[in-house]
Amino acid sequence: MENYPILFPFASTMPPSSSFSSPMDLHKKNSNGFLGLRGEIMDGHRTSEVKDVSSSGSFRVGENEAKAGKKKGVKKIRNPKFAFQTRTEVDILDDGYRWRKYGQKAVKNNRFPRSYYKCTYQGCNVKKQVQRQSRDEGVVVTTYEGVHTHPIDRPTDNFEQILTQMHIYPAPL
DNA sequence: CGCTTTTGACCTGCGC
DNA sequence: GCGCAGGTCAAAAGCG
Repeated sequence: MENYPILFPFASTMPPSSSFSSPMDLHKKNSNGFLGLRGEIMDGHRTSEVKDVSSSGSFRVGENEAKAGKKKGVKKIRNPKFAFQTRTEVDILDDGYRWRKYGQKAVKNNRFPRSYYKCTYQGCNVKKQVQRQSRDEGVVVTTYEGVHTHPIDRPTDNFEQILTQMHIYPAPL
């Protein structure tokens, strides 16, 4: 698999379409804008594109349905998921939340491994994974899964601006 | 001392 | 049914 359903070379002329009923709304409720993302512009983060990825085709914009079922009920559906590319030198984008790395996997077609992070806030099951493009090491793809239901750990400011510049897609997947 | 990172193993889903 | 790829967990180590 080399096709990244979340990546797009260029946003180009993407009709904004007022159908912004995507996970964006969920994030909005956070009054923080997106997921309340925030961060420090290290060396000039440039958001390229954003794409909403609500699981595989059939999904549900519900919440964490995937319980802590370990051996029995297999998680079927995921949480609202969306990803975006960021032009940065660093892999870690400080969005203001506290993440704990819980895994790292090497991905096919990618020289760089993918890192898995989980929000450490109690009760917050938001996950995110960061992956670097082997084609463009300057591009980092961050995928968020779930919605934060708690305030940010740090003050936000400019990251929100970046989010504003991002292009959200209605999730064609 | 507590928390985060690291790394390998294990599990599940999907494709062939 | 088997193999591959992706995703998660867990134990140990390192750092602040």
